[in-house]
Amino acid sequence: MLYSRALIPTVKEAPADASNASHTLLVRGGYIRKVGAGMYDFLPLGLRVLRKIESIVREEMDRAGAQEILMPALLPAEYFKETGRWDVYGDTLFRLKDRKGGEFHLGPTHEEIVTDIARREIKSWRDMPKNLYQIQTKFRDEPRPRGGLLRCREFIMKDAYSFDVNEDGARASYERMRDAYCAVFDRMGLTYRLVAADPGAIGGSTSAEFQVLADSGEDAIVACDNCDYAANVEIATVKVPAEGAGADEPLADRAKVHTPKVGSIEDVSAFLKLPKEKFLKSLVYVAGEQRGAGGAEPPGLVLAIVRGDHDVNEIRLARALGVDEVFMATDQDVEKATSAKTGFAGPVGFKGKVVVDRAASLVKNAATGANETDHHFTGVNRGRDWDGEVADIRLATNGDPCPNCATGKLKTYKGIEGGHIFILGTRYSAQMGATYSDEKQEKHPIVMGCYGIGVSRLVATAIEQNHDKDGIKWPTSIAPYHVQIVTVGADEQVTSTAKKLYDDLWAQGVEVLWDDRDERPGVKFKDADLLGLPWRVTIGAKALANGNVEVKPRTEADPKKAELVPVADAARVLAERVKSALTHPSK
RNA sequence: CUGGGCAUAGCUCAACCUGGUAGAGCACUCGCUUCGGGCGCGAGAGACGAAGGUUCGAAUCCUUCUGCCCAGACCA
Repeated sequence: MLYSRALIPTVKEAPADASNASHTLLVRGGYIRKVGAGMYDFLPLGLRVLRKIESIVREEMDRAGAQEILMPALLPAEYFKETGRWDVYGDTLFRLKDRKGGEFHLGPTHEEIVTDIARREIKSWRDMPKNLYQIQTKFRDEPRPRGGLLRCREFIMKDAYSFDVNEDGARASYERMRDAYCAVFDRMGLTYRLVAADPGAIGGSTSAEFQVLADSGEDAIVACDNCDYAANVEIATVKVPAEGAGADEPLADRAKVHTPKVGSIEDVSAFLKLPKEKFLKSLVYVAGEQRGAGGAEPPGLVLAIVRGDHDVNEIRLARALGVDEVFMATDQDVEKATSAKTGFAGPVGFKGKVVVDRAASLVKNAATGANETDHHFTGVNRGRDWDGEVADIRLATNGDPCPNCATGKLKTYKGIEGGHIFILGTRYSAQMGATYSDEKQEKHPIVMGCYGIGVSRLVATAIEQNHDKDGIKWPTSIAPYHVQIVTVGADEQVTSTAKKLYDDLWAQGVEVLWDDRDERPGVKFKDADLLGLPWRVTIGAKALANGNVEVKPRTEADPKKAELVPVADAARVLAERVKSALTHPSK
């Protein structure tokens, strides 16, 4: 492609609404443009990246024995009504009516629709296993779209669905998809962790997320530094401590301390000169469904206690309480429940349910809020001064012992969810009557699995992991082009050398963008760094005088450092490097 | 949806508080000049989100609407 003929509208300034690297660089590099909140144009370069990712996904899905289909994005309401998700999905569903008043929606995911295919077309145990996938535009009216392509209302997803006769078969399908996903993420050159996850609203028994590691990620995960244990902190298990440190410490007397205007654990810890582990962090939660004003009963307030250096795992807290969800109480509720300003809650004398984490339950002579503004207690002991239901309700954190192996410690990472795989079981098939006949003509619901990859999200994710201050550093496998030729000046020899290299490279299957614009060299170099193609070839009179061109990988940080390659070898050398990078993606 | 904020040229911003008819940089057009890291000079074209109100007069004050951003619940 000739740059002068291409639409690559690069801009110098970061867009005002961009808050992360991938968003900024995609817009600055002319890859995407915003159309509305969570809706983007893919300009030519952006589409090329998207297509590259799609074909990697397609190849690995096909290799794993899945077959591609395409279901409509516009769907009649009846299917979601059949499983109840018409109501459950709430405002996230884009709903619309046709001219006759019939109810429709845009597909956020396609379990119901594919299950409908299955119940019509899969009748016998002989018909399975099957795996169907599609790469399609999905619509979700996200509460808050953000991060450019990271969270959109319209996005491209690969969703696959497996159909098996029993749990064992479903597990085999699940594992085949897991391996295919690993291949996809490996080929994209991404650093990721496969982590145990919460199946959440999709449902099912087993699920795992492919978390691409990135500091800008919104998901917290923990991984063992010794074994392969890794999990989203939401569900990470915590090794139960046998006893708290200083168990033989004599019980101190409880004392009330005046702690003016120091509400946070950090502040009080510094004020009282006590380590954070000696604190009982006390948080007021509202248990259960609270939304929808005018509920018959006031929501129940619960005090959750964790050690001062720990955080509450809200999913575990909800499970311990036997409710679907918990919410942080509002400041007003906290003040009502504790008769103190926020920051001074504590279990001593708290009127209401108290749930205490196992680690916190072992702290002796603890410090905690006194339920009185500007006051804390010290020397607080469970059993003597207060009590509560003991449960595992804290988040796993950096340095915790691994729950899976003897010696490992957990490390925390931030990640972006790039893929999620589930064993669904019979949740959809049973509800929708997708059954098959076994050898004895007995009917059973089909056992399903579902598997998603956020294709358009991965475009942004790859950048989050591969960029510097000057621009993108594409992994070769998903770069819009492999090589950018930058011609400096336009004398006849420069141009003819570039033309020949350009043709030779394309002839060898190397995708080339030739910056043939009548621009100053500085402009071209800046744009090349911004666009982030893996190799740059500079052709200018200087090196050409000695029969050379300059080759520089985008990963080389030093702008002046380039390798001199004889003109005659350039095409071959570059073709070899591109092929090698495609076969062995580096991380 | 809850809580904050924003909306002025293609982009990034100023003028608004204290009403008097809009200014810069980048980008764009033309000319000159220059050519190895977003050169330099000159000339030009180009904008107050929408509706209503107050006023002699509104980008500026008020109301409503729309859109967008940030923090939260959600998720590929």
